[in-house]
Order: sequence, then C-alpha cells, then structure tokens
Amino acid sequence: MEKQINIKPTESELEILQILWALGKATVRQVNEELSKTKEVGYTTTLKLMQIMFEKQLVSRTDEGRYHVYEAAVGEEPTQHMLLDKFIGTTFRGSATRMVMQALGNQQVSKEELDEIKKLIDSIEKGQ
Amino acid sequence: MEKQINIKPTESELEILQILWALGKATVRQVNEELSKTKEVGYTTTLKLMQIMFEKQLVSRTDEGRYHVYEAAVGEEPTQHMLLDKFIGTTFRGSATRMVMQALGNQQVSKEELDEIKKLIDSIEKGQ
DNA sequence: ATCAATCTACGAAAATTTTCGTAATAAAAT
DNA sequence: ATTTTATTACGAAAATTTTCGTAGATTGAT
Repeated sequence: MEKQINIKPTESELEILQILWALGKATVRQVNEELSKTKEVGYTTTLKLMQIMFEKQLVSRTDEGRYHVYEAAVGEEPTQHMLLDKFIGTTFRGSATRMVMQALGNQQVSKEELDEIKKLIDSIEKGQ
Repeated sequence: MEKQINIKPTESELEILQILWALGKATVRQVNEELSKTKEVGYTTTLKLMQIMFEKQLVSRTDEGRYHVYEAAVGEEPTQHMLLDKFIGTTFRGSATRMVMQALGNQQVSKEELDEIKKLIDSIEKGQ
C-alpha cells in the first residue's frame, strides 16, 4: 500500500521522482547527472532536495557501502493520479471531460493512440 | 489576439483568473468575496495579487468611478492549453495519451461524456 | 602516511510566492 | 463639517521553494 499520497511534491521534487521512477534505484550523483541533461544544477542542490524528499517520505534510501541509494517511496501512478485530480480541479474547474477534450484537440495524438482511447472508453462503458 | 500566453500564473493567480473568467468583469472586492467562499483570505491580499497580475498583464482594468474594474487579459482556453502542455510534460513525460487514459480511468465520467469524447475522436480521425 | 577525490550533513542565502499592515485618498453618512 | 467607510498604493513580513558553500568523513591513489 502507498503511504503518504497526499503530499504534493514541488516541481523540482517531481523532476527527481520522474528520474527515480525511470531508473528504479539511483544515487544522488546519478540523479544529478540526469537532471544536468536538461538544466544547470549543482550536486549539492540535488543532494539537499533528495534529503528533503527523504524527510517527507517521498523517497526511501538504503546505505550501500558508504553512500546512499535512493528509491521512490511513492508510486508513479498514484502520484500522477493525485496531481491530475488537483490539476483538473484548479485548471478545469473539476471537469475531466473538458480537459480530455482539450488534450485530444490540441495535442498531437496519433490515430493508434486515439483508437486505444476509444477501446478504453468502450471497456469502461461495458463495465458500468 | 492573445498577448503573453507564456506567462505561467501561480496557483493563487490562477484562482483569481478562474473567477474573472466566470464573472467577466469584477472589482477586487467581488473577487475577494468569491475567494472567501473557499478559503480565508484578506482583502489586501487579493488586492495585492491583482495588482501584481496587472503588472504581469494577466489582467486589465479600467477606472470606473473611483475604483478599478478588472478583467482577465488572457483567455481561458489558451491559458488552459498552456498549463495542460506543461502539466503533461512534467507529470506524464509528455504523453497526452497516458494522461487521458488515467483521467478516464480514474475520474468519474458519465456515459454521456464518454460518448461525447468518442464523437470527438471520430471527428479528429476523419479530419486527419 | 599523505593527498586527492567523493559523499553526506548542515545551515543559510537567494528567489519566489503569499500575506497583510499602514497610509493616503475619496466618497458617503451623520 | 466631521466622521465613518471603502478603495488603492506601497512596502515589507512570512512562508515556501531552490540553490549552494562549507565542513567532516571515508575511500582510493600516490
């Protein structure tokens, strides 16, 4: 079971979570190297953020030799779900439909993906 | 035409924009009253925020008598679109499809809405 | 053994966002 | 006319988030 799924990570924390979700386990250095691909960021900055995330229980860590190996302590899906809910609430006044329609209309979504979504809708409709 | 659609409003600013989009025009007091329905917030706090938003050109205002009447200076749709793009980028690693599928799976979406979305998909597929 | 390199901890500075107190001004009420 | 009320402007405090410098500890190299 997920623990604290109510804690909303900040923007920077989310970036780090993304990396951890992708890598599974990672040291601060590894995370920092990933971050550096996108933007300028000092090692100690990343370290501090991950320490804060550890306090918030967003990540866990184990002592491996003399350094720490970090891991996300919150799941990707539950976190996305929570953020999505909040986002729909604040930006689309709670209407998931409005948001979906904008997303489909504005984003580049391939025919294959659209079909996939249609299938999903069908299965939901059958289910309820 | 929209002006600065790149300025990302903060959370609080977005709340105010929502109210202005709903009301059209409004004074600081009106906006503050709307905000107060949801949360505790002082009048001068709202005022200050709206002044900052005026500087950022997120809102415009006209002198009506001795007070200001405010209006959103950015459109609801373009703003939502911009925020949605950023959100998909940071939270769903750029995949609109993944986000839509989560939204449809997790949120409460009625059959009517699902049908509406299906219709939209069909029309997009015909278009391209 | 000494030096260099690497990692963590800690604290604080910097930047951003949010909140609010105070003063000035103008209108409205008494 | 004086007082009360409502509005804006301004600045700064408070809170949150981000960044980074420094110190201490441990490993590895010379």
